[in-house]
Amino acid sequence: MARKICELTEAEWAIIQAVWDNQPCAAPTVQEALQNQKNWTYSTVKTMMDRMAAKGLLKTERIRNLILYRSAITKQQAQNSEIMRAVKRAFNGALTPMMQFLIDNKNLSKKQLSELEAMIKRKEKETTD
Amino acid sequence: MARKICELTEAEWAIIQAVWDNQPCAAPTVQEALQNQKNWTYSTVKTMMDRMAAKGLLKTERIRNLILYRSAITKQQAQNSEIMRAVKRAFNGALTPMMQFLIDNKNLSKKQLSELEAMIKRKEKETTD
DNA sequence: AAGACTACTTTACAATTGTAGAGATTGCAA
DNA sequence: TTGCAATCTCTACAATTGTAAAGTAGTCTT
Repeated sequence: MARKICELTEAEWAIIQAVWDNQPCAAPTVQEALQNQKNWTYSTVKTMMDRMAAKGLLKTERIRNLILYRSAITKQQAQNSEIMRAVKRAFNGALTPMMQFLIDNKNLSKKQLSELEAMIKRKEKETTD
Repeated sequence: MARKICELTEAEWAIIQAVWDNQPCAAPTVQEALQNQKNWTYSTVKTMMDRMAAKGLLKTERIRNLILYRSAITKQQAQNSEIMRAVKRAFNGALTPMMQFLIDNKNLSKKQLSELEAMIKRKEKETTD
């Protein structure tokens, strides 16, 4: 898993999610896809997409006068970066304390807790170290 | 627990941590405390602290010609906001999928996993719902 | 009382982010 | 072939963020 790091802004998250859902896609498609969440004009969306392409977050391919965009990063990569950023800033980079915080403070229901327990057990089996 | 939301930037995190560790404290103290991590001049630190005070992240008290700062938010609040922001952006606001991601992808060691398991068990006991 | 320290205030500037208008281009329909 | 519709390009502008220099003021020392 290539660990390309990317810090997406709020707006970039919205855009890239629409791209993941529609790729390859043109800017107007993305704008329409976001119409209910965000009230962005075509110009706004297009400007952001081009900036994201310049940053290497999106890839472009030109077909005649149409530009198709695809994400240059996977959702997993983006999710991972987002988590790592939080853990780095707020928990000094340590995962376990963050998870402890989640368990202790987020009022998880009994059901959620037992689901987590199951996930951990499953993971424990396949972990060698 | 009052859920004041706050989005701290990278730089703000550094500052507020130093404030938590030293409060009430003056700007020069914070600058010195950060000297090894960040190479910020007094001006830089002071500017940021004043902006943070303007935003309500820090509180100030003037004693003669000295200004003392304290954090206006607890570490818990800040940590919570940071997590919520990540979960909102990257996991559509759902905690469990985020925790699943952590368990599945972050290569936790057997030791870490069993610690988590223990935490969950403890929590399960005190959870009624 | 003058100089040295210390801390504060004011001002600035470049990069990034959010937001978008206005004009140019291209391809299709009549 | 002419105009409309779709899409793109260029330009802009305000707010926020990171960074700091320069100047001011109060205090302590001698």
